[in-house]
Amino acid sequence: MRRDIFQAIADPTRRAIIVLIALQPMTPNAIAQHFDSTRQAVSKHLRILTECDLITQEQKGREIYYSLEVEKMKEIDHWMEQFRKIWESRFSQLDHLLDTIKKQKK
Amino acid sequence: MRRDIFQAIADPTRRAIIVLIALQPMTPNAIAQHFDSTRQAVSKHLRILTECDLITQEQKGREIYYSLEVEKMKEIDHWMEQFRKIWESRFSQLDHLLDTIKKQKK
DNA sequence: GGCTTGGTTTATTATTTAGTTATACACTAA
DNA sequence: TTAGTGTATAACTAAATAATAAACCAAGCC
Repeated sequence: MRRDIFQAIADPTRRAIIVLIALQPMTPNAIAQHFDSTRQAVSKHLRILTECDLITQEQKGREIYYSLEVEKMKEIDHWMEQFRKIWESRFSQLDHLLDTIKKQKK
Repeated sequence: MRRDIFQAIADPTRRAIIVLIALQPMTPNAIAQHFDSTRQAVSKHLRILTECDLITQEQKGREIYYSLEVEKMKEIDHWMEQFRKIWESRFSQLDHLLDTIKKQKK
């Protein structure tokens, strides 16, 4: 069973859950009410997100509050870094080109 | 058949292909030789990547060179933006806290 | 034309995935 | 203790995936 962060965010429902609990922790019930999803389905998604350490849970009485482990999202950001470098360098190349054109006009 | 960019990068082989052709365009055969993968398997992955506009192809003789549409990767980056905001704001809150502590020491 | 090579497509298979229903567990209040 | 509420788990189903083998298409070369 593959269980990595990229797999986790592949599902649109899970992405929505992530966004939902990014700012304030929520209970499974509250999350389920936000979609047309059953509590069980949400519960399963939360399990998957937990398994790759993307979310943490805190029990308060009989309710469980899930919250996003926002630091973990940096792993995706880190993978993106290499592409960011590419488009930034291309941009600066374009920048340089425009500069050259400007100078030729003078 | 769901076909979005998050689904596309969920597969580790596809992520490897993306990285591989990010800097220089490559033929399916060349890509397949980089992994222990058959040409057919690679061809399928390239199809999926093409379908969500992540890569483009250019025919040269009987060879097809695939290259990454790096601009498209910005869509992921854009989704990440909201989380980046969160961790940056948390960092500045921490910053502020450290500042306060420093002032108290004076 | 016929052969080889680079690439894609089709059919098939095994595995994973997402969801549902039903069952079980845990905490709280009466 | 019993009832009720919030969650999790188990069993099952339908659909999606990823991979393979075999067939197919097109470009270049003899």
